[in-house]
Amino acid sequence: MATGRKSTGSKAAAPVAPAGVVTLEMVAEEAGVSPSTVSRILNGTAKVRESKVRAVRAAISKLQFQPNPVARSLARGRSMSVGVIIQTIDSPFYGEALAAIEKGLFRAGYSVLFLSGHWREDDERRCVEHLLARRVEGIILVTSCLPDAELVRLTRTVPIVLTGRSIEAERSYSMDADSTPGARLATEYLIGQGHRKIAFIAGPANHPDSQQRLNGYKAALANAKIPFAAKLVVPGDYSDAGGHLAMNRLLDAKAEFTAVFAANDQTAYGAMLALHRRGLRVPQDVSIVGFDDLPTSSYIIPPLTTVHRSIHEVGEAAAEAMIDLLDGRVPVSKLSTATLAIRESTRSVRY
Amino acid sequence: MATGRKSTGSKAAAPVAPAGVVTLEMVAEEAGVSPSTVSRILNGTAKVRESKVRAVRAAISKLQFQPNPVARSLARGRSMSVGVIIQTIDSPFYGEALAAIEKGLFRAGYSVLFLSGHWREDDERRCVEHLLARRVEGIILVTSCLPDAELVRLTRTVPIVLTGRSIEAERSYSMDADSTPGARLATEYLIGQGHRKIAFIAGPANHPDSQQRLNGYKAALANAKIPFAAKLVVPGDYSDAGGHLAMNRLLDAKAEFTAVFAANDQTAYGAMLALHRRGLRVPQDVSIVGFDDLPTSSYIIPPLTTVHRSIHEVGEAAAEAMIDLLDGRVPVSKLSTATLAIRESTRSVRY
DNA sequence: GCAACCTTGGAAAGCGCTTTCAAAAGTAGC
DNA sequence: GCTACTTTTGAAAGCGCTTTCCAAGGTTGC
Repeated sequence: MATGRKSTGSKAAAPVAPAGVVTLEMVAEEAGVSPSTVSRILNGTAKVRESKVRAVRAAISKLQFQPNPVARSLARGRSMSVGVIIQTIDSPFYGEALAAIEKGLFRAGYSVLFLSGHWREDDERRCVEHLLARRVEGIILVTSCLPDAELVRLTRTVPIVLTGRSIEAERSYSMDADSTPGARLATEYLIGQGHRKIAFIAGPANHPDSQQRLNGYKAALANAKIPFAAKLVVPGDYSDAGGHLAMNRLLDAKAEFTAVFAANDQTAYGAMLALHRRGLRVPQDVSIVGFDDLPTSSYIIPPLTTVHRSIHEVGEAAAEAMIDLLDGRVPVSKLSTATLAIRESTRSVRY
Repeated sequence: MATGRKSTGSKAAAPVAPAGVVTLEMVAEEAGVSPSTVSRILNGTAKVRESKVRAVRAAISKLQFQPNPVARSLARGRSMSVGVIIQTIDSPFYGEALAAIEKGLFRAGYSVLFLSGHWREDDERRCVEHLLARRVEGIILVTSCLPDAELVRLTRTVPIVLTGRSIEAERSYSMDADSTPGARLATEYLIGQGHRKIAFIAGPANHPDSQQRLNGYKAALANAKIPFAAKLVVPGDYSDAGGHLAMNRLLDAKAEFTAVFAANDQTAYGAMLALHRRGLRVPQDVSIVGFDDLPTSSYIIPPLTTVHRSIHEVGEAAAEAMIDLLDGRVPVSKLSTATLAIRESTRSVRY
């Protein structure tokens, strides 16, 4: 620990590096072997006589040697880092995915570079550039905004894993956990509770995932022979504020409905507040179900019935898939199915 | 774009690198200068004849050259990356800080390595090790769990910036945005509304920040000459679940109170739900104020009155401080003061 | 005891950049 | 036109590892 070591070496003192950084070469000298041998022991790339192995190990722990990953990267031509592009790093939803991705890749020895695209194509493109410049070995794109063609082109440079969409390309893996079934599940639950006039607050129109939620909603209606009413569908933007606005719009238009399916939980929160402000109670006057099952959704009042899909699992799977891709394996798909977390924001209107 | 370029070089074809990676040497050859010159132009480390500059620039854009940061790091002995340790990457609160930190450092050309310590000393220690092994140039610790002495020791290796606590050390910067004033503000607001029996749901006991919130609460009481009642203080853990539990405990103990100050917003959410379950209304029966002002806090029912402190600013400041430290400057402190976001979870009990 | 072979380990050449050192080229001054 | 500088540029030596290539050391067999 102390800066001034004495009586360390046997012959010439090693050239003292700036901040006491220990190099492989110093280890080699200390152990009385060549650098190559140390390297071989470190990487297990060849057999080394037991006695030398011991000497080197001793030297390593004596000197507290830690191989410099930068040098290693350069020599191996591998950066041991992967990039992750997310839209908003501060979303409660994606945060969880991030945590899982970080954990998975960390364990495999990769460093993770996070960048946020802010739902803007240009920003995202810039992020990709930066990551490539940083020589990441792969990129995980959590709900990318980039056009398909561009993503496909990207796979020619690095393997990519995509969540929330799907492309056809060699070194890529799409984990398009289709939201349609989940949305359908939610809507069917509402129908099962006797609701016929069910409003839908959608997500951003350009977002494929958001489209799927709409489709699920439609499918459930169709299946129950309930005519689709365009006026019961209002646009939102996946935010609390958007949900609030949308609900107000619905109410102002005097739309008739006994239940609402919100494209995500935050939208539901906003909608619930708008309802509350107009003196309408959930679930007595209107039932509402969300999508995503944010951690707080079980703690709001009333606790929200919502479609649950383990985003943590998605993150884990993304990390695994990336590791597979990097190791030249073909990732095996394993999708988790959506379930409905039934809580207290809906009521049956059966008679 | 196409893989097969033809008629590129003048003399011998450059050794085609694996994946069409362009090196500085290739640029040099293309431009008819030496590698040193290209490097100098890239870094502006010396004057170069205008004509050569143009030739090199042309070559660079023709070849789409991007310097390899790994090689650069090795040569310069600087990794151009900084580590950020956060406790839970998926907390809505820290997410925002992360976003700001990422942005600030990104602009300065640094890459950011995020790691989560999960509020566990050991995990955090391991994160530090990993970051050091990765040769980060500095570490930002967002609410660290590590003992002071260890942090001080760490500064001997890399500069660090700390949020939520404070140490005395040379190459460090503590942004201990003391929570005491904010907590006091919240409590005083409640007192100003006529409340005398104010409960406090605390955060994790070992956490300095949590301690500060308690102190602020006590200070406000003392200032108003309201005796401190130990039974009105229950422990929580900064989570929804903890708040829920704590409120139940309070209620079960038949504690008398007309208002609650929760150590953070999530705690408040949980507490509100517990209240709701017992048929107590907010704010009619009990007033509640939180701390942190999470984005959803303005959308829950009723919208939560809470202490607002721009965590985004904290993140920005942390990034700036780190850059200052890395450039050998002494960071200038700039604290943002806490304000109270007054919403609808409290009512006056003045007569 | 020596040829033929397998195992170990060292020397040295990179990886792609930066940076020092010194030579080449340009500029001034007389 | 030649000397004395100053600027511009290239050659080469790293940065700390990995890895190829080859020699030394050991084994085995006859």
